[in-house]
Amino acid sequence: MGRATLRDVARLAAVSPKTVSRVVNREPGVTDAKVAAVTAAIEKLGYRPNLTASSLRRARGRTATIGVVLENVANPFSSVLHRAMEDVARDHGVSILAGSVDEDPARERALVGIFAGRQVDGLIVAPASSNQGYLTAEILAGTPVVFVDRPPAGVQVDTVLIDNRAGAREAVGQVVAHGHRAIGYLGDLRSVVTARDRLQGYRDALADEGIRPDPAHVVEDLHTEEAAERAVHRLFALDAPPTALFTAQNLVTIGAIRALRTLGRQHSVALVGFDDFPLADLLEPGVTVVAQDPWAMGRLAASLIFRRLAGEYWEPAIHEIPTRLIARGSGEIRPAN
Amino acid sequence: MGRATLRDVARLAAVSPKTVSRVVNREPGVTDAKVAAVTAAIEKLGYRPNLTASSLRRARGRTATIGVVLENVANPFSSVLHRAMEDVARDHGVSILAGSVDEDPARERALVGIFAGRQVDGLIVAPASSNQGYLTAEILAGTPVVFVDRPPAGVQVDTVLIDNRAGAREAVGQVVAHGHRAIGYLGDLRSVVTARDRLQGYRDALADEGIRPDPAHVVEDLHTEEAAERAVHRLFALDAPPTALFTAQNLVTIGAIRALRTLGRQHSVALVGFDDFPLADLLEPGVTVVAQDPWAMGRLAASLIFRRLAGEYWEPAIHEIPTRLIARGSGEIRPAN
DNA sequence: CTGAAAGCGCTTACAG
DNA sequence: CTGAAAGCGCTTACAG
Repeated sequence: MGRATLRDVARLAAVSPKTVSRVVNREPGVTDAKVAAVTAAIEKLGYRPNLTASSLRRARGRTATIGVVLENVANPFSSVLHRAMEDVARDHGVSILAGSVDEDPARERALVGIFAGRQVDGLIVAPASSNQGYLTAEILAGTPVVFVDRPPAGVQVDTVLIDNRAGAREAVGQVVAHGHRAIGYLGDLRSVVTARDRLQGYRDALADEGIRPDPAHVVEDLHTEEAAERAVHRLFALDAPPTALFTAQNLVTIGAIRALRTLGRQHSVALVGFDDFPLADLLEPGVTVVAQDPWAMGRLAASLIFRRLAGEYWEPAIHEIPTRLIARGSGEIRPAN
Repeated sequence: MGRATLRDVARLAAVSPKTVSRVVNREPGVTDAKVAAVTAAIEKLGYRPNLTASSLRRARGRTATIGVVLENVANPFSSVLHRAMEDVARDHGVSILAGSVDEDPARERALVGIFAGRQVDGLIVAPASSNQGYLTAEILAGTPVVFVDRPPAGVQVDTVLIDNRAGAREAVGQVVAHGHRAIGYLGDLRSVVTARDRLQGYRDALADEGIRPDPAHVVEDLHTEEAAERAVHRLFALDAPPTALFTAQNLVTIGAIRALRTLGRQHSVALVGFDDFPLADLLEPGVTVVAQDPWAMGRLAASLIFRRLAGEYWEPAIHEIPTRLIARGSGEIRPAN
């Protein structure tokens, strides 16, 4: 039992601890004979350097770890962000501590506190709370912080976003261009900034054509597949139902598709979703979406952290990643009349 | 700049470092007046305890971190495992360091080394390599290690698996029960243990009915959607093509579905897949699968770690999580004749 | 109830 | 080329 320490290695190799340290860190200027003795002792004892101890004393106390606070590591969008960040971090010999907030502001704050306490070298946050002033101390202490997916409030830091409003406008523009005038909006919680922006983009696209949306066709605060499904059923029970739907979030899109199937309307009602999802092309009809690029977002967010750590300086800014309309059929259905 | 330390807080509050430590750790026996002074100083300085320093000295040096080595944090199966582990870890106040191996044995070993060097309290590994003898030192040092998804070799540790052979037998049994005799097998790399087990289950199911599979119908070493797609095209170019397919892995299933669509045979060829995937029920026909339960696997793996950390002892064992056949249509298509 | 001393495993800053 | 001393930020084990 009991892991071998650097001292144990030094004793066995009959050298000083400092010499072992030099060998472990591949510093030059140690005789081949001592290197060999130390290497043999390391091998024999199964010695593994204690990285938490070395980071404690090492210059600037870097831990070679960054903290990543995501909506939910199990959802496809978050997990791709995570993986993209891992790839960049790995190139820098850095590991990732990740956690899920589930849209809970208290959890976001708790995770940041935990990661900061673990002395992470940088922090990437997909925020759920409405204010991140609690990060001020970390930022002043010099820890690079980057926001992804949603903008920060109360602090000025680099932020990687898509243009939600423009993306939504393009999505809705697609069904408008195919002859629709009565277009339903189905969106996430209005507490979520991106949801508000997407609703705004929906209104923009309609305003472009001088269309005034029927208030009954605008449904907010849908956060689950089931809620979206029920909302679609209610829309099509109206006297004047929409002929097209804009579903402003992943799960909402899937819930809406289920409902259209149940109603037998999947080939007659047009649908454009925000966010791509696996197998969207294999459904019938294929689902037209405005896609985000989480790979690009994750890679960019992580590289901003490493550029700051390397000493680069620039004014914190918003970095926008473009969205892309992918037409697969559902958005190109024309209205019946 | 420069983060405040416990010493700084002690100085400002005019108490000893030990008293600050007591307050931070909520140890009893400090006057209310001193607690108040310390709390105020902590607030004023924005002090955050350095967890890496405290874990260094603390009894048994626990870091409240576990390391999780997964196939790929971005794939749905791995990311659900990850999330399930996070939920359990969170109940214990423990964070997760996660990394992806991408089926690369060297990367698996590197990640384990990195996490061990960071003094994780436990290690959960979904292995890619063929031998994990390199873990012996960690295990002897008392670090709990649990394998998931695939069994270890060269070490004896708790392992959370599904019964791949029985699951495959049930999957193939489903198409046999619907009248098929010529059933194709499409599977992952034969270097992967679970792939070999699933092939064995396929053979079992056929043997149950006295069927000898046509060797031309058995295709191994498919690791991507594209490879699976091509393989299906080749199968249906044979003089005697199969009437049903067993696709022994997620991506293989999806590749096969694409190919059947291209061939216009998705409603005439039966298909059962191993592993469930999102939207399998929304495809036409719905895809019949044998589903694993990654939530249960992840939760169990993590709880085994925490039971060991709590001091429980038992002989390392294999813990099997049952699979479940989900009939959705594709597996219940009957042969033409 | 409180604090001074020693030490966790390592690296820094020196001296030889 | 090598090592003895001090210290990273905290907690342990004592003493008062």
